[in-house]
Amino acid sequence: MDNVTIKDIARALNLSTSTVSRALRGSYEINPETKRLVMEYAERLNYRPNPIALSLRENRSRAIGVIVPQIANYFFSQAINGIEAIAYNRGYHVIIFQSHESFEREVTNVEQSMARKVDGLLISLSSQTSDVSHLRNIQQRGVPIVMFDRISDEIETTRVVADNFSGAFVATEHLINTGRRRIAHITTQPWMSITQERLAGYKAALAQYGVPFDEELVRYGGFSREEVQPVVEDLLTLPNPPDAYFAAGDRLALGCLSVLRQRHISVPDQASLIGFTNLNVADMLSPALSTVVQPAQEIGQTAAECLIELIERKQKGVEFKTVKLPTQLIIRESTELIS
Amino acid sequence: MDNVTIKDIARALNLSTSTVSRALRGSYEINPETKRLVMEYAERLNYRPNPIALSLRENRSRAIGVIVPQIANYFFSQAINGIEAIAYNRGYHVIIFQSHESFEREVTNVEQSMARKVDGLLISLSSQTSDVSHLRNIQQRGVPIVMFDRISDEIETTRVVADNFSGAFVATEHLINTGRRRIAHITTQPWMSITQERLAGYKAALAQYGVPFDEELVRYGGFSREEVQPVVEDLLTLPNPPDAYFAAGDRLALGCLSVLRQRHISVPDQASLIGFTNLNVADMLSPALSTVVQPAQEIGQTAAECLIELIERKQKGVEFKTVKLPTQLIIRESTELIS
DNA sequence: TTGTAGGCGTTATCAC
DNA sequence: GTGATAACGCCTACAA
Repeated sequence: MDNVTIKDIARALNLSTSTVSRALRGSYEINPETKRLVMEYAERLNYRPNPIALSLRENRSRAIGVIVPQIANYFFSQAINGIEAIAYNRGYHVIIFQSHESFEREVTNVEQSMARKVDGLLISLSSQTSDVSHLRNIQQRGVPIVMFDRISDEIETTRVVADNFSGAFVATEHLINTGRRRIAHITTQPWMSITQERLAGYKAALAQYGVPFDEELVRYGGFSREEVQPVVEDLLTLPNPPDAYFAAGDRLALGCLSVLRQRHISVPDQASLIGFTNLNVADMLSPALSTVVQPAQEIGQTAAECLIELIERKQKGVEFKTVKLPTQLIIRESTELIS
Repeated sequence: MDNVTIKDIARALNLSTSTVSRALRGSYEINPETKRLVMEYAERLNYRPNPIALSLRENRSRAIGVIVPQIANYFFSQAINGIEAIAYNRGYHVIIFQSHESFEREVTNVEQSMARKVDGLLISLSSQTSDVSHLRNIQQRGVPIVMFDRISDEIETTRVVADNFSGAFVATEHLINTGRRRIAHITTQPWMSITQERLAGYKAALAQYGVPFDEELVRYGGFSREEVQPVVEDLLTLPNPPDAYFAAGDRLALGCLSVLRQRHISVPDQASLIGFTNLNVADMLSPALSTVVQPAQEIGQTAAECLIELIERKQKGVEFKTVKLPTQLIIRESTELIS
């Protein structure tokens, strides 16, 4: 019924498989009449070359591995959306792995993707990853890697990120310009690239406007709202508590907002709040939270483009680059989540 | 460096590839000493069987295709999360396709997944799909299909869904029990399975409690908040406007809430609102919106389990089933999104 | 212009 | 207990 092969066509048309193969690929050295015959027959039988046979022969899978901490996360699912769009246009398929924020799982994922013989790897590091020898390893074996969002500079690859520095700078600048001086920064694990870049932007803005940097206003931690609660509460007990909060993530921002409301601190009248959000705020919370929006989908697209570029030019010498995509600061006047 | 094959091992150990193959697979008819030798050497060289060669030989890809309307949607990304978990445990990888709510894209996706020779297909129909001949087609070619969430009964397969009827019934029942009588139902396209099941639950609850059904209170439409706005506004102009809203989706619920707030209609004091939400409410909006929560991840897991079951028992006769997973009604007292 | 043969990595079958 | 061979589907030197 299905599963037509070149052999079937050859047999039916009394040709050799090589002739059929060549005809199908439009080789010039073939009789136009034969070519037509083959093409028509193939069309009629709905012939599709077997990608697995091709993979075996060409020693490539036309698949790219994607390792993310979590699929069920708005930033990453949007990024994957972008990756999928590019990959399928270029004839690659996308194999998804989740590290679940665990270093061990990430290492396993890398191994699995190698076992699957992916042509290249897109990865956003787990929050527990600081050692990247598992990546260096496969890179040495000739597998191209592109890191996105959560990157490492301990390995030379193409990197695609949001412009975290500028995003943090602009957000902090806005807070300062609206009169805030005690700006808390609630952020992620200190060893993560995104943490460092955002902290740098935050510090740079403070410095530029002559606002003193206070170590106590910077808090590192996990993602969940539960973990944020005590942090914010502790900040509120400071002799000189914050008059603004800059949260390095959507869940951090929501957790922060939650505590402030519990304490009847009105936002943004008594304290400002800006989130560095992975959330599609326009869709979910747009009229509410002031945010620095990351171009999740574009990051995915760009990363996929870069990776495919690397895959297809593997021989011709590679130059790695770091792409920074702009973020967007959106300031909301309202304190309501839905206005 | 890498890409060790059976041949390499055979050559190094002065054995034939067949012996190595057998040793590796732990065949009984092999000299224990030889076996040990091979195993050790393979271990040392970090030998991994080439899955592509295996696929070619066994005529299976150990991949399952997953077609969803959108990855960047909380319900589907959670479902994929569940699918991934099961699939990788069972040694399958997951190839993702998006239909973008387009029938044509969906048909293309099905074709692509066939060309990729997936061993089975998991699909949630696009909102534009009513004809399912593309699925019947591949099913006849022996490819197992499991439909989840958005299903069709025009084709005989295993189906995995939330118990939409009960969810809608319980939600409507709650609204009635709290004194509501004019309960609007804002829902999705009328031909979709989820729409019909939820409508049925809604009607059943009305009937059971003797509340008259009013056709005018049921509104079908698109997903976006922009599309909801005019619908709710129109409902408000009715001579006898709703005192409760039951929205068949997270974005529908948020859009609805948004309009009500604009009109200064307090929720739930002046009007109740329950959403049939795909959103992980516990994570994002939990203290806020009353919802019927769908077990997205479980749906994905169950669907994947059923599919793999079908794949691996393909020969031994199949019996299709429909799995309904329970939903959970969560009632929030507060009108605030974040309390 | 077309056909033959060999190989990609693996395993099953049949010899020895 | 081990080895040679063929086959999965495709492509491409090389031959004719």
